[in-house]
Amino acid sequence: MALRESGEDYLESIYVLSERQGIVRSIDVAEYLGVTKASVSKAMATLENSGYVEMGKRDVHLTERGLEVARQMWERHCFFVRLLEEAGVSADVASQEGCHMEHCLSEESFEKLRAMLGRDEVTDPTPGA
Amino acid sequence: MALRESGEDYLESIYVLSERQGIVRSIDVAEYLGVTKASVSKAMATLENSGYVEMGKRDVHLTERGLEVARQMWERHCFFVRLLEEAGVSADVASQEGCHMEHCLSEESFEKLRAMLGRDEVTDPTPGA
DNA sequence: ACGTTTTGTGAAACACGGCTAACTTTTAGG
DNA sequence: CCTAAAAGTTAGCCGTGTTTCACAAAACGT
Repeated sequence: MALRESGEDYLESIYVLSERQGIVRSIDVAEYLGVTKASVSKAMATLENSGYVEMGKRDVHLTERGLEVARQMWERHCFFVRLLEEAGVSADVASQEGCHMEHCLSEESFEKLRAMLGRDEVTDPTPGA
Repeated sequence: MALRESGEDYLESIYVLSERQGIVRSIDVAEYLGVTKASVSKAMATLENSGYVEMGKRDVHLTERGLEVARQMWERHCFFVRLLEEAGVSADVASQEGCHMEHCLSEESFEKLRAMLGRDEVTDPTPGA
């Protein structure tokens, strides 16, 4: 199955949390995304079926394939947030709205846009959201 | 009820088609958006309830309120398409992907982004998509 | 004016992604 | 240990937005 927007969000949050914490549990993802643990449970099941994550006894981690997507999403997130912030949008609004923009473009288009606009640095997920 | 992404798409397409054709029927919207006429029928019912469109015997047209949204969406559409095309994305991909980007930002953020990046001209809906 | 084709609508179903509630399993404190 | 809290799962529901299929209503050609 193709990855949907929400799936990409889950992968991205697992990536961010694993950079921050090392081990990521479902409950962490739920808190990070502001959804219930039941929703995470469902999502993880389908993401595991599609080969994007693996669920250990008490943790979730990205597969190679999932990591690739997650990093890409994070890259885009940073790009759009940075762009919006430079335009004068407040940090939290930029983060919120960037979250949606990051799903709109194909890999190819995104690279072209970034090449034109610059701003390539990726923020370290470790500190703030 | 608040307008969803799909509602905005319907309004925008009614706007574009009415600029091109004058009179817009459900079937035109269906073809333009690539959905079934049943979908349009349903969508029009809820958009009419919310005061965005009015349905005549054999046409649909935007209310004042609907027109405002539609124009705004079209403006954004043009902005993002233009941006992507300048970045080297092909016209049809740009149009496709711009269709999604146009729903991501608040009015405020969009204006800031446009102020920073320029490219304010709005394309006349009359010719191509 | 009639029948055919086009257009619009209604009902039922599905996918998706969320929720709550109830349950099970794990973890961890005393 | 053993129990209480935390974490995870399962089942069932809801809203949104599609679809298909059957049908109704208009429009149109001859």
